[in-house]
Amino acid sequence: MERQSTDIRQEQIKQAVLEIIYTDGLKNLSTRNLASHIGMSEGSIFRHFKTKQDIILSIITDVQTEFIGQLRKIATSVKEPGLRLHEYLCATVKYLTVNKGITMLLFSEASHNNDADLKNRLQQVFNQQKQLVSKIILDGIASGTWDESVPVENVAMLYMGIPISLNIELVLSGGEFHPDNFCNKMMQLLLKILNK
Amino acid sequence: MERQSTDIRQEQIKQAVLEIIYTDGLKNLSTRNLASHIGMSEGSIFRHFKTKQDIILSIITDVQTEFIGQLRKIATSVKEPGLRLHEYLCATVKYLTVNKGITMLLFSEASHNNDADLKNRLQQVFNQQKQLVSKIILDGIASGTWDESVPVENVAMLYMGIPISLNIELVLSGGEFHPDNFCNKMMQLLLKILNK
DNA sequence: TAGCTTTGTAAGCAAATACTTACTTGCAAA
DNA sequence: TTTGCAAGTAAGTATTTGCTTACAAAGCTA
Repeated sequence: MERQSTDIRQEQIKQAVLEIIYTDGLKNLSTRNLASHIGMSEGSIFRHFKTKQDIILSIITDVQTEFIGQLRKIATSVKEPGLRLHEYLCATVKYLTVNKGITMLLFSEASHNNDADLKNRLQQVFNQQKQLVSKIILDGIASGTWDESVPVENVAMLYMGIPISLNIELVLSGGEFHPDNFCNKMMQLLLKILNK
Repeated sequence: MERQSTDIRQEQIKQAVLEIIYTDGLKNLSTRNLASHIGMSEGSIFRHFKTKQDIILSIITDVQTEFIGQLRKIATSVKEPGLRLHEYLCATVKYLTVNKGITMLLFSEASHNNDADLKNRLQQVFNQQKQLVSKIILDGIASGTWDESVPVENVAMLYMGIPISLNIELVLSGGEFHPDNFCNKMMQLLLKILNK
């Protein structure tokens, strides 16, 4: 195989990891299978990543910077809370439908080897999302549009269930799905809770 | 080790599987580790279960008969829908907090080896729960207490997110939690959506 | 008690695993 | 052109995996 920089190879490897997880399952994510999937030798993988675990951690870091970063932008924008929540929800749904393998990777790996480091990272991803939702809701209450007696923490938890159960349906049924429609319908339900 | 009937041994083995998954993670669920955890020889395990996979499938069958069976009873009772939904939600929350390892096992295993049989079984468990919730909601609409313009399918999906995100929080934070309080708060939110 | 089935086990199997080693090749700076 | 490092690889390593085999003993039935 022709030479490439470590940067490029790392991207290829991470991409292949997600593909394998989604198509073949985590069990088939061996360094052997990973190498042959890319078309390089197994030794080469360890040239660009110290351990297999490091690949996973690097992917999670990507999720935190790219996905959570995008959500943060939306949550902290100056638009009115209703619009922000809608954008936030749709962005999440879209991300999960495009990157189907990621949630599966996160939860499976975390519960798989009971690794403290991984668990912490996953907890971060989960809590960051929840806190950003809470921020939008609190802004909506402060601006007087939403019901101030609503239990913000619980609504945030209820919200978190949406992307997760969506993801499970995607993994299980592995199929056709219309993000926009789904996102709008869910938004209506949330508004029913939030409105005065 | 003293002789025991296959029935007793099967129960012991399944129990040990759940313990190991929760404390050590799925990665450490080897037949070797499983045997030593119980205190029997590895060969003995294969005396009582044909394969390791069969143990998992047997556990899922238990979930379907015990847990789903209990939910079905609640959903099809003659009590008024509001009471049924509350009971249903609390029963789910309680089951998940008591059997912390089970959801983890289901999703991890399903996404882990991408096994069609397992995936189907898991999909069944998921859909059965959803359908029973839908039934309660439809009953409430039919009896005139709840808003008939509410999208039942979407509310059911929103509902399903509750136990799942609860479970994730339990696994991640691994800790203290008050089921009753949580269940009541969530019920209030659901009612806000369902009421006219 | 004799015969047959069930349960138990130690030892071993082939296959798969993550990772290493020893060596080759490409490329860029001096 | 030479020198040195980065990238590539085939062929290993030791360990772990799910499962089998061959045999011993326990218990039920006649």
